[in-house]
Amino acid sequence: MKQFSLFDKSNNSAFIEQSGDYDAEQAEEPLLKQFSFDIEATGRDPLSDTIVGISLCFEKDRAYYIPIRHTLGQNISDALTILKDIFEDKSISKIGHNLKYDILILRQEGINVKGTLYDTMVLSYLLNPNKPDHSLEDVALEYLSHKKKGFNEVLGNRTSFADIPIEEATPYAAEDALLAMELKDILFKRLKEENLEKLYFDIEMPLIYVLSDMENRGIKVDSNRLHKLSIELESYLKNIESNIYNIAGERFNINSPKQLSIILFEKLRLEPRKKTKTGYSTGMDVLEELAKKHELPREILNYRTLYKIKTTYVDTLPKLINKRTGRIHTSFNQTVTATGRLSSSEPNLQNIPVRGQWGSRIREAFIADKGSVLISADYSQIELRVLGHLSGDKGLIDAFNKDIDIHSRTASEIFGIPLESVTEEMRRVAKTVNFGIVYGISPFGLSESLNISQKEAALFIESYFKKHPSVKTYIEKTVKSAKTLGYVSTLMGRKRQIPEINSLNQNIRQQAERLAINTPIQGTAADLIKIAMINVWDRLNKEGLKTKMVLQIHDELLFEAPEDEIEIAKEVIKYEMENAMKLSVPLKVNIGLGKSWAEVDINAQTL
DNA sequence: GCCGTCACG
DNA sequence: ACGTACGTGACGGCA
Repeated sequence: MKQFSLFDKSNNSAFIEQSGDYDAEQAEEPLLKQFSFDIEATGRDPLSDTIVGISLCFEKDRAYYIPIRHTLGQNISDALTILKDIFEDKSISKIGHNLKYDILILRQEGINVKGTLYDTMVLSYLLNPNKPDHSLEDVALEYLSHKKKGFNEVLGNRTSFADIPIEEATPYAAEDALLAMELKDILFKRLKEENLEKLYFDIEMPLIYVLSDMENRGIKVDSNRLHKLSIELESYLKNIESNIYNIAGERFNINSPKQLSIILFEKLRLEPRKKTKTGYSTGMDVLEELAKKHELPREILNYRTLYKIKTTYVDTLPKLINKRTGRIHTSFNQTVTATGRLSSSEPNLQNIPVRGQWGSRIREAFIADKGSVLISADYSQIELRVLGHLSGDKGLIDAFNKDIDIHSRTASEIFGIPLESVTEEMRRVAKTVNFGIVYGISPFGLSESLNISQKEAALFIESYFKKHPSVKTYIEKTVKSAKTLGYVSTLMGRKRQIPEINSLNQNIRQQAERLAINTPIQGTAADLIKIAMINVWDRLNKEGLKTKMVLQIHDELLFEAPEDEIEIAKEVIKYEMENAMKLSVPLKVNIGLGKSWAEVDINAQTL
C-alpha cells in the first residue's frame, strides 16, 4: 500500500489518498503539456542536500505532494524514477519558482531537466527589476494578495523538512506548486503585454540552464595556499596594529570608525573632510588626504587593506569549499540587480581582489583541475562600445573600428593635443571622464574622483561633448524618453522603471536622470554577455567539448578547459563572444590562459 | 538590522 | 544652499 497525499484548495485541507498502487499514468496525465513543481529538501544547499519530497500541480486548484524521504510517514521510493521521464521530456514545460535550485538538486539525483521553463521568480524580476524581494512569499503577496507561510515558520524547531509529519508537510509543499501554477499565467500575461517575451525566451530562460551548470561545476581553490597567506597576513597585521597604538598613544578598536574618529579628529585634531550620517567620515579618500599631514592615516589604510583581504577572502573562502566536490560553488543570482547584471554570493566570486600584490596572491589560489587550464575571456571596453552603438557617435565608432586606445583618444580630444603627445597622467584623467560619461556625469562627481575643482571638471565635460555631440543628444533623448515613459530600456528590451524621474526634488530627480543614462548602457552590456554565455555554452555542448564555463564577472568569462581542448575552446569562446550581437562597433575579446586565475590575468595582459 | 567601509565590474 | 558619480556583496561595529 502506498500513500499519495493530495491537497485540495476548495476545502483548504490536505488529506492522504490511499491508492493500491502508485500509478504513473495518474500523475503524468495523458497529453501532459506543462506542470508546476517544487522540491522540499533537507536544507538550503542544493549541492549537499537530498530531496525530501516533491509537490506537483497539473491543473489549478489541485496539487499533490509526494513524500520521498520523509522520516515520519511512508515514502514513495520509486517516485523519482517515474518522474525522471517527465522532467527530461523536452516537450513538457516546467513551471516553478527559482528553477535553478530545483534543476541543481534534481541533477544530484541523476535527473537532467530539459525543455521550456516558466520561472515565476525570473518573470517577476523582468516585470520589475527594482523589486527588492522576488521570493515566492513576496510575489504571491503582490500578484495574488496571498499571504503564504514562510518555510521557517512551518519548520518550527524541527531541523529538517523530513521531520514534519506528512499531513502537515503536504499543504505547505502543495501550496508552493499551486502558487507557481497560478502566478505563471498572471506573470506571463503581463510579460507579453510589456513586450518582454523575447527577452525571456531568448536570454533569461536558457540562462537558467547555463547558470545551474556553472554553479554545479564550481571552481577549485587551493586552501593550503590560502592558509599560508593567512599566517603571513596575521603577522603583518600584528605589526601594523602595535605601530598604530604607538602612534596614537593608546589602544583602541581600529575597526570601529567611531573610535577611530575620536583618535583622528579629537585627540590628534586632524581636519575632518566629510561627514557621514553618523559622524565624520574615515573613508579611504579622506584618510588619503590626511596622510599628507600625519603618519597615522597611512597606517590605518594599510591595516584596513590587509584586514579586508584576510577576513573577507583568505579566511572565508576555505570555509566555503564543498565537502563533496572539494570546490567552491557560488550562487549566481539572476533576479537581483536593477540593470540586468548578475550578482554572485556565498561567496561573491565577482569581487575577488585583482589589484596589487594581494590580488595576485589570492588569485593564485584559484586553480584549474589536474590536466586542465583556466581560460579567461574579457570584453575590451564593453560599455563604451555599447555607448558607441546606442548613440551612433562617429568619433567612438571610428575609434573602435580602428582599434585605437579609447582613453588616449579621449585624452587627445579633451586636452586638444595630438594622440602622440598624450601622457600617462592625461590618459588617466580621460579614463575617468569616460567612466563618468557612462555613469551620467556631473561636474561634482568628476571633480571628486579627479581631485580637481568643479570648474575644471565642467570644462572637461564640455570639451568631451563638443567632440561627441551624438553622445550628448543620445543622453538628452534617453532622459526625455524616461520622463515620458517612466522607464528606460536596453537594446534587448529589458526595462527598468525610473519612478523618480519627474520628482520635484532636484537631488532625487538628478539621481534618477543618472540612472536613466547608465541603465541602458550597463544593461545592454549585461544582455550582451548573457547572450554570449548561452551561445558559448551551446557550442561547447554541441561540439561535445569538456570545457566548462565556471565564472562570469560582468565583462569576463572564466573557463576550465582540458589541456587537449585549449586551442578549439579558445576559438569557440572568442568567436561566440565577439559575435554575440551585431553592433555598429566591433566587439573585442582578450584571451588569457594559465594554471591559476593569477596566471591567466598576467598572460592576458601580454597577449 | 543598519551603517560605514571596501573588494570587484 | 544642498548633496551628487553607476551596479553589486561581505565584513565588523554598534544599537
